[in-house]
Formats: sequence, C-alpha cells, structure tokens
Amino acid sequence: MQSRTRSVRAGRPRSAAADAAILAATRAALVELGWSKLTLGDVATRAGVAKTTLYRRWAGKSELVVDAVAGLFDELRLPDRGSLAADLEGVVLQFARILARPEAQSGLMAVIAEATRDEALRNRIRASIVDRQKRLVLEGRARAQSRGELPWEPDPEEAARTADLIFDMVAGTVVHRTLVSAEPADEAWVRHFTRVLLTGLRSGGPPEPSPLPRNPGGREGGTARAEGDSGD
Amino acid sequence: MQSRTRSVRAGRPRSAAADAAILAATRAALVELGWSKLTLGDVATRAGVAKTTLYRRWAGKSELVVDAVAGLFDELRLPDRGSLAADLEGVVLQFARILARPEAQSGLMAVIAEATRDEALRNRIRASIVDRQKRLVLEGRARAQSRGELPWEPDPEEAARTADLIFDMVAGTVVHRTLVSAEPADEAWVRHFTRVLLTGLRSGGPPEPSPLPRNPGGREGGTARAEGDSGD
DNA sequence: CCATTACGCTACGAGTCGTAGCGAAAGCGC
DNA sequence: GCGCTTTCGCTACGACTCGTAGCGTAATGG
Repeated sequence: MQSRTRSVRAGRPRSAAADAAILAATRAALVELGWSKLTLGDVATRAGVAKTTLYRRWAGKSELVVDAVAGLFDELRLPDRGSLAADLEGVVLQFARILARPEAQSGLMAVIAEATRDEALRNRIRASIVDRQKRLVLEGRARAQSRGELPWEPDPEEAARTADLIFDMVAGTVVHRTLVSAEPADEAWVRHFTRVLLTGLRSGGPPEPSPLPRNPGGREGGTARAEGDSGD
Repeated sequence: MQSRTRSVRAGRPRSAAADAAILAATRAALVELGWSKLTLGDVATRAGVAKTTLYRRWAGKSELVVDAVAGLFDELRLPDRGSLAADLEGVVLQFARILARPEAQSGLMAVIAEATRDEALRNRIRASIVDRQKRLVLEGRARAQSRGELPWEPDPEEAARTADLIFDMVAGTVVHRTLVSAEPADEAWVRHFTRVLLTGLRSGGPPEPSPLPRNPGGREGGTARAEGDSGD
C-alpha cells in the first residue's frame, strides 16, 4: 500500500513516445479524414501502435481528440504591446490562426457536439482547452484595468460575469466567423471586431434594467456623424 | 419535354406526411440519443417508414439532421418593441431559447463539424439555417438606422461587413455561452450582452487602421456617456 | 529472478452502413 | 377503366467499424 501514490508502482512504464505519436497521428487523421471518418484503428496504424494500446489509454474517440486538439492551443500567449487594443488584437489573431487549421475545425466542433450529452467530456474539454483560454482573458483584463483602459468592477461576482461574457464574445465570434460563416478571420476583420468589442466594454458597466437608451450615442469620430438626426 | 419543369411528372408522389414524420422522428432521436448514437435505421423505425425511403430522400445523416434542425428556427421573429435595445434583446432571447433545446445543441454543432469538410453541406446549412437568421440582423439594423439608433454607413461594402460582424457576434456568442460555457443564456445575461454589443455598435464606425486608442476612457460611471470625447 | 505492468497481435460477436432486388401501392394521362 | 411511372415497404446482403478477450512477449522495480 505504500506504493499507492507513487507515479509508477511497478512493471513496465507507459511509453511517452507512444503518447506523442498517437496524438500526432490523431491530428494527421483529422486533417485527412475529418472527424466522422476517423477510426481508432486507423490512428493506431498511423502511430505504429496496436489498437488495444489506444483503448488502454483513452475511453474513446472523443477523449482522444480532445487531448489531440488541446495541444494546438498550447502556443496561445498574451502579448504585451502596450495597449489593450493591441494586445486583444494579437490574442484574437492567434486564436483565429489556430482555428483556421483543419484539425482544429473538425475536431473541436465535433467534440463540443458530443459534449452536449456527456458531462464528463464537457469537463475534460473545459479543463484542457477552455480554461486555458479563459486565463488569457483574465490576465489581459487585469492588465488593462491596471493601465486604466478598462473600468474596475468592485463587485467580484459582477466582475466574473463580465469576464465570462468577454470570453464568450471573443471565442464565440471567432469560431462562428471561421466555421459557420466560413470566412477568414484576417487582420482587417480582427481589427473591426476588437474595435466594436472594446468600445462596448469601456462603457459597459453594470447591466441596469433601465428603459431604452434612445440616445444614439452622440457623435464619435470615425464615420463621423451620420445618424445624428436623420431619423424620420 | 413539356413535362420537364412540371413539379410532378408522373407516378406516385412522395408522401408529404412521411417527410414530416421523418423530420419529427429525427428530432426525437436527437433528444434521446444525440448525434453520434443516432442511426438512420432507428429514425426510419420511429417514423414508421422503411429505411430505404430515407436514403431515397436524403444523402445521409448530415443532410437529414440539417433539415430537421432547420425547422426549429422557423419560429424566429423580429419583434417590434420600439427600440433597438429591446428588439435585440427579444431576438437574442428567442435564439437562446432555441439553442437551449437538446435537439438543437447536439444536432447543430455536429452538422457544423461535418460541414468543415463538406462544402455542399456547408451551403445547405447556410441556405436553410444561417441565411434566415441573418435576415433578422439586416432587418433589425435597417429599422434601427431609420430610427436613428445606429449610424448609417454610406459604403455598401462596409455596411455588409458590419452586418456580417454583428451576425457573427450575436450568434457566436450565444452559441458559445450555451454550448461551450454550458451556462444558461437567460434574461439577465442577454441584457448584459446586448448592452455591451450595442454600445460598441453605436460608435463602432469603420475600422480605421489608426494607432492604438490609448484613451483609457476615464471613469466609466454610468452607462450613458463614456466614450464621448475623452480623447487625449 | 520474480512480480507487475505495458505492449503487439489475433480473433471475435455485435452493430451499422448503404445498396440491390422484388412486389405492391398510388398517382397521371389516355 | 388501363397502362405508365414513380414511390414505398420489405428482405437480404457484403463491407466495415467497434470494443473486448486472450495470449505470449517486453520492460521495469524489488
């Protein structure tokens, strides 16, 4: 019993090289075949391991693909370009570039679809993919607040809600643009998007259940005035 | 040749009742089994038709589910509550309620995943689901502009880009909130989200390739004014 | 050297896929 | 009514994938 918490109790250890080969083979198979035509037998052959080895380590296709796709997001970094706008553009562009890869597209959406009926899978995705992305939001937000680019929110609950909203808006919009609209999230688009998002966040305080803001927001540079009073 | 463009040339017509039964059975199967465990044989049994009938009408599982899910979005309507904010909240809430249904969740994400490697399927999704949603964006936007709640954009190309952006932001954010974050898009959340979005849109003109908005926005105070003229 | 664990390989029943073939049913034009 | 055409229900089929069991071998620790 003393050997319970030992990383390796006894016997032959699992091959770390096999793990890497399997995950790489999974990504390659995702590129060539997509999710639906990907079979574990094929992945095993590509990786040079036996099919039974796969089943000893992963419960099924979904879990395997989650781990394979999670590796794609390891390169995500929060840049420090001096301003919130520049940092946000940088992160969004990185995210968009990852999502442009075919193995990310077919793999990620498929496991999310599977996760709608499998809570364990949902937690696995959250732990290995989503939470890591979300940390970038929290970091960038804290940095922007300390620079005075975003308002501080005294209420921690409200701050958490806002962080969640930012995360859903950033990740969701990029994903939708890339996968549903099927158009590239290039630099021009990212600039446009982050501009709208930041404008909304700078003054987006607590969601008062107030009436309708019929104030069109006055004029603001850019396109210049236009909506001023052209109403009917 | 005169009978070419006729809707029915001759012979026994296809049963419209069977179509409805099949689509309803598909939705029911999505609820009970989810995408991956849904089989066409099972759907045929539920619908009371032969499996071969299914294959005569749909090329495969993906096409069938697209049609089945598309029906869920038929009820989407653009309300007229007098203000852009209220209208937008209404639409987003409707969209969120549809996405809360299990058949929409597992079905929609799965076909989007499949569509990443199948252009014909992508077009089918666009025609039967996405475009219909997008029209609501265009209508609502036009109405808001005529009411003076949103700036007019003289350049049609720029206007189209903005409309696409709005659509990706709305649909993407709600989808991400519902499916990835797996938290309810309830009224409070919708209000928070639409508030940030609208604030960004009111002053979100053309994406000038300008430098960084190092304007910290000063204190955010309420909602109202904030970005007014605090530029340096 | 021995216990323990991982690995490769083969084989297997179970289930699904998509199609072919057949006879019967249901419309349309005459 | 009668034939032509298309659809429908049903059965059967080969091909494929799944996930597991069994066995002998390889690698590591005590």
